[in-house]
Amino acid sequence: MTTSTTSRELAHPDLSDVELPTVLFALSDAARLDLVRELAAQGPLTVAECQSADPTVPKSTFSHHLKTLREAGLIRNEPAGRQRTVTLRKDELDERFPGLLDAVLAT
Amino acid sequence: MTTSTTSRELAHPDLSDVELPTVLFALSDAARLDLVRELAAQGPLTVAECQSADPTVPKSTFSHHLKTLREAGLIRNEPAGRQRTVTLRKDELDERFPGLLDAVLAT
DNA sequence: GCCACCGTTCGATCTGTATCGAACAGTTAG
DNA sequence: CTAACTGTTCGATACAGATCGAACGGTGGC
Repeated sequence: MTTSTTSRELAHPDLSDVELPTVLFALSDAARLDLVRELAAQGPLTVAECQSADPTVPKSTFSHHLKTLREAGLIRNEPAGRQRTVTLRKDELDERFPGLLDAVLAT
Repeated sequence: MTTSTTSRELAHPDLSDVELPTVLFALSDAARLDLVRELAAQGPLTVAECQSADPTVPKSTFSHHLKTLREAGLIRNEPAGRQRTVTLRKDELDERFPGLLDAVLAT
């Protein structure tokens, strides 16, 4: 049973290392912006739940968007059994970029 | 003297027609973001004055960035004699995207 | 152990954007 | 009118990102 499950942990940048243009670029895509809005409204979701918003987009495309958002420090993507949980890093973002997320979500 | 000087007026979108992703994309480039910051701090500038911030970048490249910002509704670019005046559309932006510009400039 | 399930990664293609030199157009000076 | 000046537009090249199918890898049910 090897407790070192080497679970599929993905890399999440420290927000102090994330530059503003990177964040803005990640949010400059309609699909990604919609996802961030949904996460802000619905709280943590599994990847499948996120994707159910627009079932027409292929999994690989969706996964690519998740990667972009994750590498920009916007979301956390963590293993949860057979699935994965996606979380908006709201508190950290508010500290690093005060008012930005609220302004984006308000529109 | 033909008062109809047909001066080189460029097209400026109405901000109600500008989508948030378009604005975020325009701001997601370091060179453009720097320019917006400078306009916010220094007020209206001529193109030459804007460009003096980084004289190494060719005029055509700089003009391309101006076009991107203009088409995203972020700046106004108007003829001023032999030169051109560049202005940040701050008030209009604040109305269309409340808090966004301030949050971006604050970082 | 085996198989179905969930999601990422890989590889290929396609589109879009950045970049820069050169050409062009309007404006003012002389 | 001509020449110098300011800045945009054009055209070519190069690179980055979007998209999707297929392959891969861990996990849980049976």
